[in-house]
Amino acid sequence: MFEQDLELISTQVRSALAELGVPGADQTEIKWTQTPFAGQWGLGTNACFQAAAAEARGGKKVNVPQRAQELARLVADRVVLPAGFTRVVSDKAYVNAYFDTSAYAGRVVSAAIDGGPDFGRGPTRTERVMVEYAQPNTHHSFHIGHARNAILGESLARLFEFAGYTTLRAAYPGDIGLGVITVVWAYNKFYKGQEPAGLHERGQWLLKIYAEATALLTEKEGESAEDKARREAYDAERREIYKRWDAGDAEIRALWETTRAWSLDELNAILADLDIHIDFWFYESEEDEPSKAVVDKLIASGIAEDQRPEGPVIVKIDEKLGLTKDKYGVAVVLRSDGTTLYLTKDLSLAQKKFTEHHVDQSIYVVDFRQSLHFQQAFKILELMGYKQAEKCYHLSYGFVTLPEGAMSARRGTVVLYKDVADEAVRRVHATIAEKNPDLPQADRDRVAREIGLGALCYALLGVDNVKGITFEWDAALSMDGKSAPYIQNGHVRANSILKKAGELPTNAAFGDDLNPLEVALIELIANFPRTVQQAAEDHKPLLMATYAYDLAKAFHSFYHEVPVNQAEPQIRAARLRLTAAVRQTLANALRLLVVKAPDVM
RNA sequence: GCGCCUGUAGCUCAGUUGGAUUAGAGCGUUUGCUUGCGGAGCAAAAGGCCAGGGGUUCGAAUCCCUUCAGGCGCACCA
Repeated sequence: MFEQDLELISTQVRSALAELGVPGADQTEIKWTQTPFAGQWGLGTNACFQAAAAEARGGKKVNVPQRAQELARLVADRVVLPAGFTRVVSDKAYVNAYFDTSAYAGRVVSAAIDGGPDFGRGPTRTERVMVEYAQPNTHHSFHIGHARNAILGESLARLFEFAGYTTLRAAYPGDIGLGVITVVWAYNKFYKGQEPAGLHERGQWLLKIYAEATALLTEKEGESAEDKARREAYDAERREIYKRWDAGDAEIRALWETTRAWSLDELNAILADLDIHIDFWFYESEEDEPSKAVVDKLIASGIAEDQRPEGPVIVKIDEKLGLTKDKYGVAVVLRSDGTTLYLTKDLSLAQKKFTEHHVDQSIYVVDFRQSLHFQQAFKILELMGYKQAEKCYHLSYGFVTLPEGAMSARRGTVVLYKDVADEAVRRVHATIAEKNPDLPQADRDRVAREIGLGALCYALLGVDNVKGITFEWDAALSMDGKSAPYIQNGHVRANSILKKAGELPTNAAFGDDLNPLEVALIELIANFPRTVQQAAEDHKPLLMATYAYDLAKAFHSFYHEVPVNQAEPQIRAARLRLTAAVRQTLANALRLLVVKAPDVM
């Protein structure tokens, strides 16, 4: 908001320091940070620390902190302020420039109100960003770990979109592979023709079949000869099914298609439930054929070495990059029998993203165990000459575990997303019945969903993505303290005040004697656009989650301490506008967290 | 063995990219606050050798080295 004026002051600080004989002062970069609140607020710089340190390094005998303080005083005396600033003073070794409080407050609040749903939106950029998330395997069911992936990806996509980038959302289900075939085999053998009623029931049934099948195919301790023979026979059948699938056998393909559709239907329903709308669906099964062409290309260009039939097709990444140390290792891009691998398909999919979808920046939301895989993939793309490779980013995250250990589809110990979502809604219904029995029945279902799912999403985004989450029901569905309902409640309260007030004044002057809590709110609102940019650039929805909480917390304090509707007319008008600005900013922040902002709860 | 990630209050986690007397929240514990705009709330108290040790710097939870503890990867799984 003050970039140009600040540059003016920066120039003055530089020349003042130079005049005072600080070596290299005219080159110094002056960084401004917000001053801690002291009745008034503004921006400050610690440049004098650097200046004093530079003097010390230059051989001058000085006590750095003392000298810095002295310099700050001298610099502050020499700065002539542009309009909009009221005073410049030194505080310890800082040089602080303070704003015209009321003018600044009015400006910030109006920006939020006038901007509406677009308040905080960044300038339009030409860069196209694709975020790939939602890559669950089909023939399983969507569990709480998949939910973390989907929410993280969706929040990041919304952040990029709002930050000003053209944003494309991509899903990439794993619809083929041994795990999938295992289910097709077991379904065909034991359950053929059966089909549970209900979308989620069908999806979840496949998970049960998978767990059963895996048990049948896994060697047990002290297994009898008879058991062993049966197990091996089953395994042979499974391999046979895979071969038939590969050969395009119509019967097997039909079975696969049917069961696959059950999974994808459930996935679609869940994504819709979370208000996630994917632009491009890629499937592993569809990358199989095209990916073979990538291998040919790699061999032809000398990047890959073909060791067939004795060995696979490999890329010696370190060697090709000219590295002496072992860093990326050797990647296998095609099996010796000519079949493709996960990496093969990811290479061709990346190529498709670059060439067909003109993606400049490609983000992969995948758990942290795949780090090496993506490093290898990105380096091979670089070797292939794709300059977009350097803008490929693996957003790695820790997975969701249970207090008793890792979730396992094989053992059937998974917490399903659907169960958690249902429980969340159930708990909110109970809370509404207790705390707000007057809420019209017609609103209850909607509100319960918005609060319940919000709580869940916030719990998944409120922890840094590099860290794992131990799933616990009460923590994940918390409605107190640092949680979505707390933030939503702030929104509801702001809304309630505004509703009671009637029409919103079109403008209002803020006095100079603002309450500290008002100042805190204005400061936070002013920071929102910057936070959007940073959260996108750092790939960290957590920053937005923290921001939304901080704003809600400040508003709750304000609400208790500072009367709005009961205040004198002029002050009332200003506070109403401040409240409206808070409501808008909370709504915008929540939207970026894939959480709804209800008007009542 | 090599590489990556993590270690902050009893528990779960933040910490604005090296800065502002005293490192912050939530939960839990203790104590207040509803004739007041919605108490899913507010105010306050207690609780810390920022895993240990070295270093760089005017200044370190943050950067470097090292030790310890946990997790995860490392050529034909996805």
